[in-house]
Amino acid sequence: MSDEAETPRLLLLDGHSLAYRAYFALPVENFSTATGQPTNAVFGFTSMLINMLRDEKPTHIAVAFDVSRHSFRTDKYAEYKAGRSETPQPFQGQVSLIKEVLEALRIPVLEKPGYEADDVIATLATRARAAGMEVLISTGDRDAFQLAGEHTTIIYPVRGVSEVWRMTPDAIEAKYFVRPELYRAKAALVGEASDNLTGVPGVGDKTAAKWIKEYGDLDGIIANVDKIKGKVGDSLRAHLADVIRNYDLNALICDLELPLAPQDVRWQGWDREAVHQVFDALEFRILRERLYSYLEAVEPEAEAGFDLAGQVLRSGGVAAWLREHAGTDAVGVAVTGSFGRGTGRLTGIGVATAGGPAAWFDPAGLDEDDERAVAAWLAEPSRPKVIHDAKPALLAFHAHGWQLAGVTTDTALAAYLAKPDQRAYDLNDLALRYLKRELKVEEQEQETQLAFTFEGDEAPDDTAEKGVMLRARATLDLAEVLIAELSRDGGESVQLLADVEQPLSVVLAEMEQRGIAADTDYLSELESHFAAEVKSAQLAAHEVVGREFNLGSPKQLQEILFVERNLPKTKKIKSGYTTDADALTNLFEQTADPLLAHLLRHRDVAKLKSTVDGLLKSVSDDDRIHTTFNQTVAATGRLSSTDPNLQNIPIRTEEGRRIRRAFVVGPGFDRLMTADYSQIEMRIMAHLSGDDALIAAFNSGADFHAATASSVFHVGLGEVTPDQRRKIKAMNYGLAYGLSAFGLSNQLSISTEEARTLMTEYFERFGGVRDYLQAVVQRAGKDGYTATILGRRRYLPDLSSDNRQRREMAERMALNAPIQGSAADIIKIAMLRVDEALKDAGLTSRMLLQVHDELVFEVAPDEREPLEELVRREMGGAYPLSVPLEVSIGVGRDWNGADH
DNA sequence: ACAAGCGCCGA
DNA sequence: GATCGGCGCTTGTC
Repeated sequence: MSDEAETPRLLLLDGHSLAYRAYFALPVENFSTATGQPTNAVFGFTSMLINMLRDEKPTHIAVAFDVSRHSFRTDKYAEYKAGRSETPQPFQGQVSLIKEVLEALRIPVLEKPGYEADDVIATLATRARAAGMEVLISTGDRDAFQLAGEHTTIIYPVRGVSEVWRMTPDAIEAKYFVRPELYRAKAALVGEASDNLTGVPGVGDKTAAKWIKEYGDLDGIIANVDKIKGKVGDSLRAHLADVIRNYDLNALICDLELPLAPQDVRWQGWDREAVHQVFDALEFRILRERLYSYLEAVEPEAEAGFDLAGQVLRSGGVAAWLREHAGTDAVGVAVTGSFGRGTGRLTGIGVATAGGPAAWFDPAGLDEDDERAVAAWLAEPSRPKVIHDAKPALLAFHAHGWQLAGVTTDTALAAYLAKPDQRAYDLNDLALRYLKRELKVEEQEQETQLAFTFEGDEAPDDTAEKGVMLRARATLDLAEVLIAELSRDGGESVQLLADVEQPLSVVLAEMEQRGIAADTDYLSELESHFAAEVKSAQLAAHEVVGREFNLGSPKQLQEILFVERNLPKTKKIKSGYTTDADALTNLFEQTADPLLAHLLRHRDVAKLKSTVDGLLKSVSDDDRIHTTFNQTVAATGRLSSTDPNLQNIPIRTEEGRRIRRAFVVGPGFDRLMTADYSQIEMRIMAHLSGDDALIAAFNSGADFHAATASSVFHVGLGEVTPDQRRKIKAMNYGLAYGLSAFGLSNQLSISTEEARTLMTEYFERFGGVRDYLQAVVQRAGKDGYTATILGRRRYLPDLSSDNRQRREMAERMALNAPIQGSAADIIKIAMLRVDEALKDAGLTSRMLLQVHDELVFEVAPDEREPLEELVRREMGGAYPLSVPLEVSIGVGRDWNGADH
């Protein structure tokens, strides 16, 4: 690294002071997470911190915090800093978030009970100066100006979170007319309103400075107090006691005992992983980018590069390379191209071995021999391959006519199981995190981290090929580290990877390739129908209001509803008051304003229209819709579906169901079949809790919600009223979500009181459930994670957060994750079993979609009965629970008709 | 062009 | 102040 002899620079920050500045500089309503946690102070503080790191380039850094409002100064003078308004509610809790940010950045935090942050800073600054360090102090507290000196500068925030003044002794003198050594005397005379220290009335900076100049210092002024003439002289004499008190209180303590010396706080760099997590949780996207771009520039964390002997292969060279290098040791594979909609196109393939040799080739320009060799190698299960995110590659290989087998590790899936909360598993990030290497191909050879040697006729002049080889190699190394990481739980995670996730990706690729047939003519008809409905609702709404406006704009809607029409205010949101369907329905019940009915109708049909539009746009040339199943997005283990999302096709309303009719059986097939698990989550709850009454409710074979309702209300099964069933159904569903009395009352439109009673009665009957739920949270708090029946983990560090909102959120996740996750485990096993059984049975019928607890099949002619039998068997037997796994099946010409 | 906020569809 | 997702639309910023 550069310039070892550089003078060490220590940056000291007053955490509380800067956070408080930030809090008032940024509107709290613009900064909060999805959970409602305010983050304006955290954001502002972090932003200021990044700026200072960038502008001041400290080698050492620490942040001091006040422990409480209480200090030796309040002991001396009870009114010190009194009269400050109560700390605003949204500010509370943000300090602990700031400390999390600092921890992730590996910046030490210092506190000293009985003293203020400024005292800690003064002490460290003094010692740092003695050790010959440059010192930078950032605080919004002007008392610190007394510390400024030739090698000590105060970074003082003046406006917002981006403008600061660098207060050198000269700058202080220019502004306050005294040198830093005499700043205390000046402050004592003038007073400090923010500390509730009154000074001499009528005396400002100029008068104070004049006196100080004349008499030397405060002692000189006191000695000559009688000589000072005029009104201000009288005023000084009358308030001399205050001045002396101020002078006493505004002295900073420079000799505290502290656990760390300035030399101990050398900044060792940041914890990339932790920064990622903290910023993710805080939903700081821009700030993360800023931080990354700065930090990566100054401190490349990457250690060494890859020892790689790369070679760009021409047609005719691939077969030989594979013969020589791709044997029984795993080979890393990376591909480039475009992927999606159930297919893909390859533009390049990189392969790399652990020993160093790597190669790149263009799959398009291979001669016959090479083509055959690649096909044979890819398809051979005994030739191990390691690949990052195999599914898109699989689709592209298939499109090229190649099969892929022998994938021993898919590093994207492995990383997902290791840390399922990440949402994205970029190979670059993973390489940095797990391998401490950067996947960058430098232009200048001597600077490069890669030791590329080229054996081919010509060295590649483009970096693209190198990059692909590098990815292949990184994947190989990453696999080793990730498998080691996953193995630490005794093998459960590795098994989940090898037996479930990896085989499933192959099944999913097949499903994506198949797609589901769409009736495009019908979709177009639907589109015009909904378009007409949207139009008429819009016209009606404009009519009522008396002018045109945009119904799709919540902003305009608020103006019309709550200002123009003066309707009752609804629930508050960031931008005012909500106009969501719940609120509009409520308003309509209260006011019967016809506009509301038109708005609701418009919302309904506009949503349906946009769904149809989206589907139409995603129909491929084969008249089928090929979704993409994402296997690494949902933290609980579920799949998700995109482009288009086929897991949220309307079903609840008759009008919505019409869209389902557009999904039809394709040519050569006879019917669509749906098979879904009934109440799988409640069954898992019964199994995991072992609650006898709940298990009995399932085993009774009766309608589950009615059976539980009959228990709770102590009435016969036949006497359960629809309302009782409805309430218990909501309760049953709510349980798995980390239900609260408030949430339940909201859901059922009953009072919180009534909801609480309902919960009590429920748990009287199903005590095992309550015990289980409590135990889950407790266990998760102890272990730091929850686990599903297959050992799929979800880490919940927030369970021990001292921030209530975050802690409670984590508790609900802890309740839900084992249940939702175990359901995901079970249907994944079922999919593998069904797929296998279909092949074994030689059936032509095939699996098309998964919708969390439902599978959709295309039934070949004459296979309805055997398929139904097979699906019932394989789904029902996917995993042994203490209650039966019930499967219900429907068959029809389209997805709506296949309902049951 | 991109991101954020709102709202809403499914399990 | 219910869990997990994806996405369209509007609006504001780059």
